[in-house]
Amino acid sequence: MERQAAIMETAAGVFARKGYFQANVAEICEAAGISMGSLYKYFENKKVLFIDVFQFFSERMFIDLLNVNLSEDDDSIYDTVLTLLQKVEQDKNIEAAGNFAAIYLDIGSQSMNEFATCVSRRIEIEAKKFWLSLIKKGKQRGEIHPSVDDELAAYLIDNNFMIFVFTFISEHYRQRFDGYLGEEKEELTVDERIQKVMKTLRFILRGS
Amino acid sequence: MERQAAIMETAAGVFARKGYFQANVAEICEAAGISMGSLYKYFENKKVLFIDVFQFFSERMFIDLLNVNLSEDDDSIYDTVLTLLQKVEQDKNIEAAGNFAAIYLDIGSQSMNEFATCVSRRIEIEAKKFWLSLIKKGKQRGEIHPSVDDELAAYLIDNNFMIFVFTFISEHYRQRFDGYLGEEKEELTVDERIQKVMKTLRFILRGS
Amino acid sequence: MERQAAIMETAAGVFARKGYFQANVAEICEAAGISMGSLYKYFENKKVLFIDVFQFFSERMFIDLLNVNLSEDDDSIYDTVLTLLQKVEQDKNIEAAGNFAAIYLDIGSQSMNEFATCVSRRIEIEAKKFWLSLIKKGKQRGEIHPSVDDELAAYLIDNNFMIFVFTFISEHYRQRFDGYLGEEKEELTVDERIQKVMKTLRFILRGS
Amino acid sequence: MERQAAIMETAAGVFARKGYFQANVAEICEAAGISMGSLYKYFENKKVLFIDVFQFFSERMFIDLLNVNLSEDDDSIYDTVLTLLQKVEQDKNIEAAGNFAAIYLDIGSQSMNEFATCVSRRIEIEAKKFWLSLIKKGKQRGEIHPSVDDELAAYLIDNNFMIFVFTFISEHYRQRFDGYLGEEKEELTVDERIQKVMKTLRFILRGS
DNA sequence: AATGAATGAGAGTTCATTCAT
DNA sequence: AATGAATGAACTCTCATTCAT
Repeated sequence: MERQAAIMETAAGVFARKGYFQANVAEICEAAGISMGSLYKYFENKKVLFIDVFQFFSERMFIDLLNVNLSEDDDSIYDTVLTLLQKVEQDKNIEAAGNFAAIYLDIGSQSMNEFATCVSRRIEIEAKKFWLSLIKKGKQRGEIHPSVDDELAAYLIDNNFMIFVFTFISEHYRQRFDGYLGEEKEELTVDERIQKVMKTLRFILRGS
Repeated sequence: MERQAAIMETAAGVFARKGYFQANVAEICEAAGISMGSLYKYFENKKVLFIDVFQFFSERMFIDLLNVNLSEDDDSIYDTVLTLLQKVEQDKNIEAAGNFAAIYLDIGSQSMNEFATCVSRRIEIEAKKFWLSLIKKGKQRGEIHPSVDDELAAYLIDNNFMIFVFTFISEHYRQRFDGYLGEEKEELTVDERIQKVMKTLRFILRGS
Repeated sequence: MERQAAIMETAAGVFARKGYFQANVAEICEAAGISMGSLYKYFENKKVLFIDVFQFFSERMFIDLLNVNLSEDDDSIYDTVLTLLQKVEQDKNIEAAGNFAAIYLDIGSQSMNEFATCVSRRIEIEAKKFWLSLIKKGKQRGEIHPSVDDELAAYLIDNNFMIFVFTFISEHYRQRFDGYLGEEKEELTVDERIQKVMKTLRFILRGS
Repeated sequence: MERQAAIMETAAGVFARKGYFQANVAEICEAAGISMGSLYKYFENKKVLFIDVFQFFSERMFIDLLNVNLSEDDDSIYDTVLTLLQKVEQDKNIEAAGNFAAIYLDIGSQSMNEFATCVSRRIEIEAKKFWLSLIKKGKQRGEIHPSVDDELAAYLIDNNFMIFVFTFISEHYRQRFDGYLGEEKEELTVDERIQKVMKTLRFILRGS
């Protein structure tokens, strides 16, 4: 079991760096310090390995989200989001998180459609739940305007959060973000990007 | 010249359906009704073909945007956006547009980072210009609240527009969209999605 | 290890027969009774295979030279050379030797210049050492005129020896040899050619 | 007719630089400023082109040799050879000569055996005649020891001359020459190599 | 006569998967 | 259980030759 997890950890790194089709089974095996035969003992084939990796990290990301939620109960919801944004960069889980984000991004492309159906949407469901509970809290505290539709807000927060995450992974998303919000600067710093995301969310949610 | 364009048209379809790495030069040639040797007369290699396809369609999409802008000067900006959203589905250029969108989506993944730098950002620059002019018009007409930051608004419109486009292409984006905004329904119709996007934009841009 | 050597042995034959550029990886694999994939497990690419083959046979040829040197210590140096010349034809290693000679010849052409720098010159250094030791012995025994410059003699012996070797491989060198030394005959026998080489060396080394 | 010659001139350069198998018909056409169709009007195929090029230059080289012979009648034969050696470097025909030498060298490899039979040996016959006439003159003048066998001498002169020529073309021959005769130097200059060849010939021919 | 776009077989190389050890 | 050498089809790209214009 432990070995299976270790392989998935390693595989996640390779899938994240190279993408599913460019990732190379031999490379995963070498990085994981196992033989090809072994890999195929644990995972039926490359596709199954990929799906398992995705599910495995979905689980972990979900746990991370809950931890933030519970432990920082006294903060304003904007502080919670800020903490999450900063975590994306600073957290010691950054590698796992970054890998997962890259894989998550990859799944979005059309060539990965066949995976979309295999992969459980639990991550999305939990994320939605998380944002909704945050919005509820925000409304109770008067940090979000009462007229704001909860689901729409959750959707917009998630969009902005994920696009921020993607700037760490994808040159394309980085250029697009800075192009729209960079105010003529060549390239924003991570802190500047975080400020932009916060400003965007405050604007959307009519925070005080 | 004409043949080069025809090849790019065909190649766009294959790249869109399969993604860059899964797309297969032989298949492109067969679909285009040419020999392998011919393809390499027109395009140095697969990578160059891909970049050329992207540039070629960037140009076309940009022209389409301008046409909408000019011809529908009397509409409210929300009607203009609605028209654009409907165009995404109904336009007789739907195949080309869909292909381009799929390719654009693909470029976002980390494994395509090397392309991000090769590919001109003209499409993004023009899109931004277009949204900004729309926002200006909207503000003049009182359709957008004056406190709304122009660039931020442009960014949010573009995000929502692109994500809508991606629902046509990517199972992942479709599920995510419906999951957030689908109100417990299994799957939204395209018209319902359009309504959701319009509602989102109105919410964002009206201000309080 | 053993398989690697077997592949090199086979590859040497193909390279020798066809030359580097005409030699075909698939053919080498078939001749060696392995799959294409296997070949690339052992050798990075065609070029590396070629260089490895060259180095491998350089080593062997060098060992052969030393064996002759040591085991035939009592002969006149002319007998030693004669033995070597006869060995070129009769030795049971003739195939390997012939292959190596053909490859060595191929390396001389301009289109192979990029290999000249990759390939270790050990074979030449050792050959030179060998001829020099032979010349020293010859001088001690009075078989070579004392006025003869050692390095020049080594160079001339090597030239004549190699050109003789090339007559087995190259139609061009055969015609050229017989054209110059064949005394109007259509074609010399191998023995006649050996006599010619020996006569040449005796002429060169005796001095006046 | 003139165009045919111009094509051959250009083709010679390409064949010389790349070798027969690496030379590329399209490149030859481009360099010659003609279309592929034209080339195949003048020459049946690549092989025929190569053979024609070889024959054409054989002719020219032969004429060059005769010119030297006739025009420098008063010199010692060693001066004649020295002039020839210097010509190899200095002559304004150097490009043509260099190209021919490279092609001549290429024909020596086993992979070109099929050409050896197609190609007329006239160049060799004429070269032999030339060297023999030079030797005859040398003997008459007492510049060559009377005991020297004419044909053997011609053969040795030709060998040494050709190997000198090859040092201009082939990295392999250059390294081999310098390795034997370079006296520990890293690399000889052309003049030093010429001195070495002259010393070698004087030694062989017992010149005064 | 001259063109050069088109051909298509064949080149070198890769890699997910298997299976004898 | 674990190995990793072996597979071979599939990949991208090349190029001598042809032929409609």
